[in-house]
Amino acid sequence: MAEIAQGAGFAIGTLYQFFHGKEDLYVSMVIEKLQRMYQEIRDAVQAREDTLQKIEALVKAYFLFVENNAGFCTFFVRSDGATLPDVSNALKEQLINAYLGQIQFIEGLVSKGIKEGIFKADKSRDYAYALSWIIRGIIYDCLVGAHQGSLTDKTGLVIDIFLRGILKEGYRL
Amino acid sequence: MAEIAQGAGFAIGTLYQFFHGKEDLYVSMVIEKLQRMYQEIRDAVQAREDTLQKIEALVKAYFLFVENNAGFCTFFVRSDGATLPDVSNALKEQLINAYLGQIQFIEGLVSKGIKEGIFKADKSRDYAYALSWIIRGIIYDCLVGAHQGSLTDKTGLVIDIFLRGILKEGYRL
Amino acid sequence: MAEIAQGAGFAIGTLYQFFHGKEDLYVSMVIEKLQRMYQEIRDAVQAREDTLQKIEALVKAYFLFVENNAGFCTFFVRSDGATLPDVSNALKEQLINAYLGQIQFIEGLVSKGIKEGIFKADKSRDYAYALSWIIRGIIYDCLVGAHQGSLTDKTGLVIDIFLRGILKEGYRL
Amino acid sequence: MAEIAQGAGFAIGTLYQFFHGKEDLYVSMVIEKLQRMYQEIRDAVQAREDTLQKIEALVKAYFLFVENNAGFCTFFVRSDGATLPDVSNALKEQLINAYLGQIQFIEGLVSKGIKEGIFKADKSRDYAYALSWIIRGIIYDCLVGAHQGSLTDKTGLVIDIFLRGILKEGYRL
DNA sequence: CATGAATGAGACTTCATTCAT
DNA sequence: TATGAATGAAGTCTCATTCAT
Repeated sequence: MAEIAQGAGFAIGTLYQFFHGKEDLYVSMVIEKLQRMYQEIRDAVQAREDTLQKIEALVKAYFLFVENNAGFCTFFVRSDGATLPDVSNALKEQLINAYLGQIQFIEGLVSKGIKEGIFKADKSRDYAYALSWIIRGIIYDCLVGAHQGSLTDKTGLVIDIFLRGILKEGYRL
Repeated sequence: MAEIAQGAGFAIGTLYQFFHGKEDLYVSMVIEKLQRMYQEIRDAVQAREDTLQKIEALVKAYFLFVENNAGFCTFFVRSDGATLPDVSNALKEQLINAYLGQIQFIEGLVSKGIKEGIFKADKSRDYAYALSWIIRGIIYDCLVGAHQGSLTDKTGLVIDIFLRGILKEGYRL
Repeated sequence: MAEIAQGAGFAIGTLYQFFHGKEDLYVSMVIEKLQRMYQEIRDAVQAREDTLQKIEALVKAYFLFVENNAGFCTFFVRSDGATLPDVSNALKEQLINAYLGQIQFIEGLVSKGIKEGIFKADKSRDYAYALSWIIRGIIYDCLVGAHQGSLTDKTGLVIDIFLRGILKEGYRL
Repeated sequence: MAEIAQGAGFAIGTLYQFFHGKEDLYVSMVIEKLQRMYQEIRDAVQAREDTLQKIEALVKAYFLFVENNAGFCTFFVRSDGATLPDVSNALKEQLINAYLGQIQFIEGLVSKGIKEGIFKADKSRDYAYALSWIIRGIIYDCLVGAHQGSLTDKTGLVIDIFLRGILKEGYRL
């Protein structure tokens, strides 16, 4: 807390006028940042009309946010809200709910694609998860240094895998 | 440390004869567990001949390990080796190297599939990553409670997405 | 201080215009209250003519004040002016001086009784103290819950013990 | 706590191996000291046979303990177990129970005197309280400096007032 | 080698007080 | 004069680590 106060240019006591304690400070910052992230992503998606372009915008917006907030994301990715010994269940629940809201948003895109005859007809929710997994996986690996190259350059790869898998054209299981 | 010592039936001082400190203890345990995990997975894969069956065995072995080691995995997934304020770069490097070894192992499977004409001909390493992302994503979501259902039941889903994507048969981008 | 200011309807800063600090505030309040108590007691005593009735009035006035100011008295009895880590010697001295003034006042009553041939002829000051001890003792025990019943009901007991002790009539030491 | 640790020649951490916290330390010390005081007083009383001598021994033992433990008593008398903002109710209850035990012990002496025809026949409990009040009153006043002279010199005064009151021999109310 | 009492730096938090507005 | 946001010293407690036995 002392370090944070100094970094923010406040006295310790002042910090406690804004936040009730360490956990409150942490929770507030994470929630605020996540909401901004989810909002930016939704805005980027809604700026597009075409379903495939929406999906591309989604991936790009994710990557953009991470690149613009590398510090926060690195920290968050490495702690997953669990750095505090006992992050309040309130935060855990809020994080999961915000995440599920995002999944639902992605599912909307997938459903749209299904209606348009672009995507396979079932499992829209599982597909939404799948896209999230791939996006978060590549983000994670880049942030921890297990994967080289810029995130935004990987947009095509993510979309390609998500849409077409790795099976060779025409090959049947 | 006191708690760990008691749990292990040692005196605190004795713990410090085996490990140089808390970090050393943590690193040793994580490394040991991870190596066991990777080994179990490789063993499961090597017990199969067919490429697609090898991949299925890989996914299943991952899920099995997680289900059999839920405590460790939940902890690890939530801390990503970063719970200690300053996890030694040594650990980070070891974790990443072990992970990269696993990626390489998966890449071997993909390359085999490519040679056999099953998979698309390029980007074997990226495809290896992709499988890792999907597997880890679903594990993560199940462990934190953002995804319902048993992991092993999801094997088919993971493989389907990895192999064929979500694009409708015959649809062209 | 913040709580006090709010309770008083002032801003914190305003409190510091009236009092130099927490101790000054505390001292002022205690002194003011004690002076009122002593004044009420003297008034009650002076309203009587007869010596024994004056003493009865003294005891009753003490008890009445305590019952009417239970909050303050409970607090004061439990802290004895020592709650502040370093109550200024000024306060201690003022408290003791006010107390000694009260003892002197009671001594006046005792002396009056001696002159009237009611009380034993010497030790008027010690007897004054004794009455104070008995009164304060019962007040203390009632306030902390070690003695049951209403204070005013104990007036007779206090006076009886003070005047006649517990020795059986006619018994000689 | 730092000051206490230093005074005791321990490190702060060591203090926390003996006591769970500040309150535990405080409670333990007070209880321990009080029990010793009560024990010393009972021992002194039981060493006598004669009722009046028992009472004299009681008063003297009180005074002796206070003189031998002036530091503790001064502190305790000024805080009455209330120095800690929220002394656990457990302590308050223990203190009151120990005190009531002492009152009961004194009541035993008074009852003995009543049976022997020395004391007035009723109110044994109230008389026990009265003796306690007088003893504690004089102790208090001496400790805070409102009464001069050595405590042990006051034994006769206390007993005289307790037994015979201040009413002149032969005078009737 | 094993032990575990002792250590003390450092973390979080409170709250009486100040001072620019 | 009144305000109240800002201050930071001081307090309590934790826990990884050491070292004499």
